[in-house]
Amino acid sequence: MARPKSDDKRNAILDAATRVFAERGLTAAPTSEISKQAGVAEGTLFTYFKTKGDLINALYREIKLELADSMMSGFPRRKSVRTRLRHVWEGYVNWGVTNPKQRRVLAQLQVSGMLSKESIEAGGAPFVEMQNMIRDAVEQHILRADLPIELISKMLGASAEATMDLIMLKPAMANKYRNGGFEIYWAGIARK
Amino acid sequence: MARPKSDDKRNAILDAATRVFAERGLTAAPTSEISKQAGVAEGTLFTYFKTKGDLINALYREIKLELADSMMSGFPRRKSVRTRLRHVWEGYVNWGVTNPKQRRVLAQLQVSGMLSKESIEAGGAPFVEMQNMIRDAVEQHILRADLPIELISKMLGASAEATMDLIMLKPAMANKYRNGGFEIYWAGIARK
DNA sequence: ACCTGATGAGTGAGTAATCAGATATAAAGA
DNA sequence: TCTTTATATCTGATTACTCACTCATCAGGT
Repeated sequence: MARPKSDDKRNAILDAATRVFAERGLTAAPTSEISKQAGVAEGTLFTYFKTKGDLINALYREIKLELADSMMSGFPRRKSVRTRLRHVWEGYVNWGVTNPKQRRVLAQLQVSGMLSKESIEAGGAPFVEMQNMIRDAVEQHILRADLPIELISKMLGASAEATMDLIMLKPAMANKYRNGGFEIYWAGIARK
Repeated sequence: MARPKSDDKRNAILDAATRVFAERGLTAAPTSEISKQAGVAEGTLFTYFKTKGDLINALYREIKLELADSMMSGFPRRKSVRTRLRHVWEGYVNWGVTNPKQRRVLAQLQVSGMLSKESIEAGGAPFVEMQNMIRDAVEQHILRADLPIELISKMLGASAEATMDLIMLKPAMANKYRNGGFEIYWAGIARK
């Protein structure tokens, strides 16, 4: 009955928020600017997101989902551990390089202290499959057994982030950084 | 002649800023709260720092200097490359674990987009010595020659940051994370 | 017809920065 | 050594402004 909410408008708001947050920072970005760029009235933003904090939390989940998609799409389930790890690692790096604004916003969100426990948990959920793969690899004696699984998993993200930073700085060296970045990671965790 | 500015007050303001920024975030932190916690009047803050932006930039340089000190103090100039790298790596991790507020603020500063070019350059200056050490190590055929120096240097920070995150999450595992974190890094960059 | 979404001027809370008067201190002069 | 003086700092109420959010009214889908 009556007028339904539109997914288009919701997405337009989230898109505009990504742009404005990336340019001006989370708290310095006025909701009025976001609604303007989204092409809706100021009040409309608040029918889709009760508060600015809600918008921020929703955006975090959205971006995390996209990232997980990039890492897991086309996942080579039956190939070697190295190939599988390289796949998700490359998925991460490629996502970051092609979506610098979203990456920037994600970085801001993660240190903002404005995310609810639920959002953080929801944002981590899509990555459990990855952690399971790593656990299997350790049990199959392919990865070093003296390393905690969470360290291996955390280092994957860390090495990918470092690689992205350098690629953004010197795009001409992208391939060298990509290969080198993954090589350091793999040599660090693989059984000799 | 006349009344001189006091280093004590300047430091009190920077200290208070660190606390308030860590708790409330860069832009959500009112200068009035900072001056209150520093024990000075609101106007006084602006005789030491012309604008809030200036305060932010000054704080960035200050924190970066402290960090560089922690990494370089007691640097074992004559020991092996591994030992020297381990020293700066541990210095970084120890600084972050014992100064979580400063680390948090530093992370916020780095993604804030509020730092001037000059501040960023000044903040990087104390770390050139480290980069030189790495360059020497590569030339001495101790580190893998196929890796760009900036990648090796960036990964040092990335692996240390990842390690710190895990230590903050599970302090009981600190030693395992510390050893494992550096091991991954070293195995990744050392010549076989 | 009915109900919910859409609109944007309006509201109140809060902010960075200012400024006029008060105060402390280094240096000159007695 | 003890004023005196010049000048910069200190103070906090004030200013001018921005922002998140509201609400009375209108528009559109069912």
